[in-house]
Order: sequence, then structure tokens, then C-alpha cells
Amino acid sequence: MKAFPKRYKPKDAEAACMGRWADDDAFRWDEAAPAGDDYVIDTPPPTVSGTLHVGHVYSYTQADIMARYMRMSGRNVLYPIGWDDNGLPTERLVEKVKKVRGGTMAREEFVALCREVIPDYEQQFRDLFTRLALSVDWSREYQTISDESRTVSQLSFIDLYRKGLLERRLEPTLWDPADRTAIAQAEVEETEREGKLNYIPFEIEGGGLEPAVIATTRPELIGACGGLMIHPEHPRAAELIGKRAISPLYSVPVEIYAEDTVDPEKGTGIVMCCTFGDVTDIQWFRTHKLPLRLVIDQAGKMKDALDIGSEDWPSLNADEAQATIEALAGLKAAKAKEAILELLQARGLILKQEATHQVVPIAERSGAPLEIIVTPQWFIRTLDFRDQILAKGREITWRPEYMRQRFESWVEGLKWDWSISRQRHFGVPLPVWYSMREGEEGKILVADPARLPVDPTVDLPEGYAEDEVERERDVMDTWATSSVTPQLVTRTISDELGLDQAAHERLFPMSLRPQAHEIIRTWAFYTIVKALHHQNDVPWRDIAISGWCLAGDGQKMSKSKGNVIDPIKLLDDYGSDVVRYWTGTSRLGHDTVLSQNTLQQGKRLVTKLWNAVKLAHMALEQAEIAPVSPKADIEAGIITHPLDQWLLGRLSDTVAKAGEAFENYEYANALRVTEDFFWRTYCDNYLEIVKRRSRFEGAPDDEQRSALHTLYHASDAMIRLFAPFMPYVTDTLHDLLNAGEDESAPTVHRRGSWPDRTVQAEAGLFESEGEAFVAVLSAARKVKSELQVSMKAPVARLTVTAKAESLADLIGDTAHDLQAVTSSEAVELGKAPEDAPNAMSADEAITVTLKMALPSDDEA
RNA sequence: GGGCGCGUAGCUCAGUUGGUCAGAGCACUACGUUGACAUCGUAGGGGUCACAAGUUCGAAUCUUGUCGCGCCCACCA
Repeated sequence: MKAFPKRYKPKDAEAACMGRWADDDAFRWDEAAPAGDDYVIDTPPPTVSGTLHVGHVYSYTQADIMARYMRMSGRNVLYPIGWDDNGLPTERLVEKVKKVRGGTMAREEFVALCREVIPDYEQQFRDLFTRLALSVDWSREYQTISDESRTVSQLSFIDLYRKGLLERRLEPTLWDPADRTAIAQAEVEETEREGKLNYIPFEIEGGGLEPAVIATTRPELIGACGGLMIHPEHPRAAELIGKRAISPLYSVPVEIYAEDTVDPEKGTGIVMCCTFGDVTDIQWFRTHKLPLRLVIDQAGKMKDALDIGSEDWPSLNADEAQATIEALAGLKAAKAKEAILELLQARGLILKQEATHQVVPIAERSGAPLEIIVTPQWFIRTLDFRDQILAKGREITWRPEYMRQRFESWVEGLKWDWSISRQRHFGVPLPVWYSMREGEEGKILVADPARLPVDPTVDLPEGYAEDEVERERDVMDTWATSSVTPQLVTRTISDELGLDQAAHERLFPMSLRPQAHEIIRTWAFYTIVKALHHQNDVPWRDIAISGWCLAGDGQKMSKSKGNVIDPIKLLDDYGSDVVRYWTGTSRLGHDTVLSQNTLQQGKRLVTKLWNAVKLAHMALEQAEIAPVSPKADIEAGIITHPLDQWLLGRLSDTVAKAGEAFENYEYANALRVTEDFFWRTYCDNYLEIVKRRSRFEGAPDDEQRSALHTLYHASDAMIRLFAPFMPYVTDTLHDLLNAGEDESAPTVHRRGSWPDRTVQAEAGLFESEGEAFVAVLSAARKVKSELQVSMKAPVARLTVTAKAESLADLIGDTAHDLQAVTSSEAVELGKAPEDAPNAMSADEAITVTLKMALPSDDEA
């Protein structure tokens, strides 16, 4: 056995283990093993956006804890890792680092900058994850922008296109005017602000009627008005419906329609419908076949010129309309609003203004208020598939189960198909061109799957000359690629399209998707959609949703609140094992505060585990024993002592409970039962009981041998039980306990090294005896505590008084231990002596009386 | 507006199917240890389990309602 260092040095252990695991290639998936043993994890590729936060530590560690258990329990774990290094988040990082604006640069130039910046930030993640001891298979590292990922991503595109599930459509689209790109519904966030509801009159054509007054928060869209909507029950409905109203400032006549979707209580009960202010406008636009009148451009500014005065867009006062257009031209929406309000005010056309609390949709990446404009975009059909998507969601096991609700309410609330095209630079190109050949103008030319990846801005479709095609310049949204992370690992999209059909057949669907809850509506949702569309299957059987890490004050960490904790500093301060312990104490789905208490507890546990194994090691290194297994050693008549068998029974029980918890992804429960056994049963009681029997004087050889074997098995098993949580200290201890002087033991984290439960049959053996012994011991301690003497204070005679006769055997069989642990010269079962201090056990079934030894003359 | 989660000792949290479920750690008090333990141990104080009503022989645990916190979805003219 190796010499046991007095203290545990986390930094040294971490360095040593990292090296050893890399050398051993300890976490590589074994392709040769039977497919039935596979356990495949769909690891989240972190977004390369420049920040490491404690949330990464938290959720990735929780996934790793489960992965380590699965591996130790015998599964052949495939745990890939990748980096999501394209799309808007990465573009923003590059813009920040390089102080450039992607939108104003040539694509080639900007992409070159991206490729230059990314590696450093990926390395940060690599370092963090290595240090955290994520047991990923580094040979499976991928990037979502690599050639292979682009190929698979484009295969996904082609498959969906061929199936009619992906379409190019010219229609109203959610638009981010700051980043000047289409976005998807999932990228919409909300912000609150105080706004003004303006009451504005529209004259009624023909005269004789009072104007129709509408209320709007977006007066700058009056020019885009294509009709007024009024509820059929509205008091003025009868007189207005079918009439035409004249828009102020533009003098454009618009029809007035009955619409029962109008809320008569809101505003005036009469609404102007613009193209487009919100989703309702689109609905009304379609229902009533209103004219399309776009006044805002892709930058979110008022257009310089409108076709007002033409046949399709008539005005009763074209000069006034033209003047209004010129007054607003080039202004951003917010400025245009101020300007048009002034124009209206000057004409006395603002009848009333009300302050109103608004919730405004914004783009999550840029924070800019959204517009809805009309541009050609590529959409994956989702609205028609809501039922199937929900059905697939129900085939998946959600942990915790209630997280499924979030998924379902998202799917039920879908209003848009999934737009995947982005007018940006750094992403996977859409693999299409548009023909300009005579007779087939506009025909969509999709890339040949055999020639991927393609970049249509560089490559040409087979058989077409440069001047025969219009090149597609859009790229895919980053989610369009990360929604096929399982397929990136199998390198195959479907039965027809892919690079490795055999791998796909074997590994897909995967076993587990671990992820955080804030990306249910994106990553989980999109991945499910893709698996449905590609193969009518689920992407994985289980999904485990982690919660959020909150700051010590219980609030979400954010820069503005100044409560952000740097994960590197956290690891520096406590070591990976302690930080991992903290993540292991909180359950899936639960947000947790970063509590100093829990970190301290973890630190104590690491120290205690180290010392407990050290104690065993001290006894074991002097002994010539060859332990086999708890069961074998019991059967061989080596482990004979009732208390040793009791301990192993309890241990076996703990292994069973922890394993059961792990199987349900309740790792926090596994940790609790393990910790509870370790601290109370093992350290506080068992170790105290066998301390002397194992090492010191007075114990018969066979009793000592029994103790030594038990110490070995218990230490070994506890190291394994804690291994998923605290990989460094456990692997270090495993080596100290199992390796010879000049060799090293195979890692405790290897496949199949979860402690066996072969003592299970004997669990319960000596259970009541063990509990009774502990009760006697506790009562004896209580007496000493009440006497305010040392636990080691010598006792002349310890008397156990119990109703049950059955204790006689126990006291006889365990007399050596009872004497040793209570420092008693003699122990007996019988009537309690008078006038001696005593205490009762918790259940009051046993009374222990201590006749203390007289202090010797020296001490007196 | 709809939904979900949470509200248990000063703090952070456990409490599976209703009956040793009133718990753990930290903090606090007293004492003891420093030959496994930059400590550790023993003992102790501390909670009407948010509130109310109900079901039950019995409820932290089930039902309904109320209040508070957080989140998701929707609305947002």
C-alpha cells in the first residue's frame, strides 16, 4: 500500500487525476460492447458567447453526476461534447471583442474574424469543463460550425425540404430591426414600459356621421392602416359597418369591418388595423383581405417613399399624404411616433391621451422592439403539427415531470411556423440557389447531398453557370443546427441521408437530454420537432431539466445586480469536489442559492472522508489480509463479528437506496442517504466501535481480522458511493486503498465499478442487534455527557437493564467492543444498581447505568 | 387571464403511497476531545409544518379556498 498523506490537497489531486484520466482515456465509449449496454447523452453544446457563469458549473455538473453513476452502474456511456459556435450570440461576441459591426462588413472578412476569435473562448470552456471533471468523451468533441456539422445540418435542411416540411415563403415575419434579421417566436422576449394610448378620429366618408375614434399606441402606423375593426355589438356598429373612414394626415379611405374579436372594452372599441402592428393585425389582414401597406423598412425606419396616391393606395389628399411621408421619412419608429403626434396635435386630432402600461415584444439578443415586416424566409412547418409534437413530448420521460407543462404550454401557444433563415454572416449556409434560367426563373435549386457542405455564395449547383443562379446569402439560425445535436453525434439525419447509418441506428434515439429549463421552448422543442419531422421518433427517452443557480441573496445572478459569482474563483476557493457536492445537493428542476453553508458542508465531507479512509488505511497497511467481497468474506467465515455484519448490511442497504435514487435521476437523494450513512452510522458509531478492535490491544485475532476486512469493504464502497459527486478525492482515495506501493489502481470511475449489493441477502442480519448496540452506546454517552466527563472517562462497570432477554447474547458476543468504546472494565446485563448515574435509550426500552471508576491517586 | 412550482427551526433545505414526520446541516448553549479529523464528538434549546375550512379514528402529507414569493404561457388596438 502507498503511504497515506496526512492531509488532502485538492489542487494536487485534481492535477494528478486529470492527467491520469486523460492517459487512461477513461471515459471513451466502447464501440465493441453490446448495443444493449449503450447509454447515450445528448450533451448541451454551450453557446460560445464569451461568458462562463456559475449556471454552467451547476447544470453541467448535475448531468455529469448522472453520467458517472450510469457508467459505474455498468452502462456503456457515450457522453459527447461540443461547442455551439455560430449564430447571433457568437457574432455579438466577435463584434464586442473586435469592436466591429458585422452588418457593415463583407461576409468573408467578418467570418474570418469569427474564426480567429472563437478558439480562445472554446478553450475557456474546455478548461472549465476539464477542471469540473466532466467525464465527457473528448474524442467526440465537435463544433456546430465544423464541416461535418454543416454537412449534417444541411442534410437536415434537404430532408425537410424534400418532405415538404420546409418552405420558402413571402409573408409577414417577426423582425429584429437592430440586427436586421428575421427571428423566430422563441427569440421574442418582453419588456415593460409606460406608453401613451392616443385617441384619434377618422372622418367618415360621405359626411353626416361623427368620426370613428380609434385608440392606438402606435400612431406612426396610421399610414399602414388598411381598415378599421369594430365589434358587431358596438353602439356605433350599425351606422359604421360598410362605410369608409378617412385616415388622418394621409387621407386614405379604408373600409370599416365587423370583427367579433375586437374587445369592446378596450380603448374606444374601434381599432385600426395596420400592416403590421401585431399578430392580430395579420389575422385581420388575412380574414378581410386588406391591402398590404408597409411603411417601415428593415432597419426599423419610416420609408422614404410610399406609393400613396396610386390606384391601389388612393388618397383623397395626395399632397398632404406626401407631406406627411416626407416629414417622417428615415425616422426610427420611436422618433416617428413623436413626430406624427406633433402633426396630429397641430391639427387638433388628438382627442385624448391616456397613460398606459405596455408590454412590448423585443428581440432577446438585441433588446430592440420587434417589427413585423414582409420578407422571403424559410419556415419549418410546426403549426400544423402541434398535436404530433405534443404526443412526442408525452412519449418522453420528463424529470421533473412538471416541466412537461412548460413544453406543452409553449407548443399550445405557437403562433408562427419556425423561421430558420437569418440575414446574418456567421452560420450554416442555406444549401440553395434560385435559378435564373429562362423558363425556370425562381426555381429553387437544392444542393446535392453528396456534395455537402456547400456555401452557395461560393459554390454553384451542378450544371449551372455563375450567371444562371441567384445565390442564397442567408444562413441558418443557430438553433436550426443545435436542434440536431443527436444527429451531429450519429452523423446521420434519416434512413436516406447521413454519413453513418449503422451508428445512427444504434445510438438514436438517445437515452438522456440534460438541459436547463430556460431553453425548453428552444432547444428541447426544436430537437423534438426535428426528430418528429426526420423520423417520426423522439430524440431521447428521458429529459432531465436543471434549475437555476441563484445568488446568495436568492436573486437571479446578473451583472446589473452585481451579484455574479465567477465560477473560476469558486473553484479556486473550494476545489471542484466541493463545488460539485453543492450542485449535487439540489434536485433537478429546483433553483438553488449558492450557499456558503452547503459549500462548507462539502468541504467538511471531503476532509472527513479523507480521514475516515486514512484511519482504515492505518490499520490495513499493517495487516496481511486479502479481502474478496463482503459476501465472500462472510461466507468464508472471516467476517464473523455481529457488528461487522450489521455494518455491511446497513452499507448494502445504502448502496441499494442510492442506486434506486440514481435510477430515477434523484441524485440528491442518493447523496443524502450516502452522507447520512457515512457520517452517523459509519464514522460516529462503527469507526468508534472498531477503532481498538481493528488496531489496538486486546482483541482476539479472529475478531480483529473480521474488523479489518469490514473496514476495507466499507471504505471501498463508500469511496464508490461518493465517486459520482466528488470524483477527485474519491479516485485519489481509491488508489491509496487499492494500489500497491509503486503502481496505480484503475480508476474508480470506470465502467461497472458501482459497489455491488451482494450482501443484500444478509442486509437485516443482526439489524436489531446492531441497533440495540447503538442504543446502549448512545445511552452510555448520554450518562457521560450529563456527568460532564470525557467520553473516554473510565467506567468500572456498565450495566444494561432491559425488558427483553434477547440482549444477553448480544452483550456476550460484543463485549470486547462495548468495553472498548465505553472505556468500561466490565459490562453486564442485569438489574440497575442503585445510586449510580443512568440514562435511557430513545425508545426507553433500555437503561444503561454506569458505575464510574474512581479517579486514581495521581489524577486526584 | 390560464398554468406550474414553492411557502417546514434564525439560515439553507429533507420529509416517497396520510399513522415513530416534526427532521438534517449551519448558527446557538453546555461539556468533552486535540494520536483518523486546520478538528471532531456528546448532550441540549429552538418550529401551531403560510392561513382557513373540510375529508379521516388520525393530515406537514389528501380536497377546497385565501395570502405571499418565483417562473411559464397568453393578452397587450
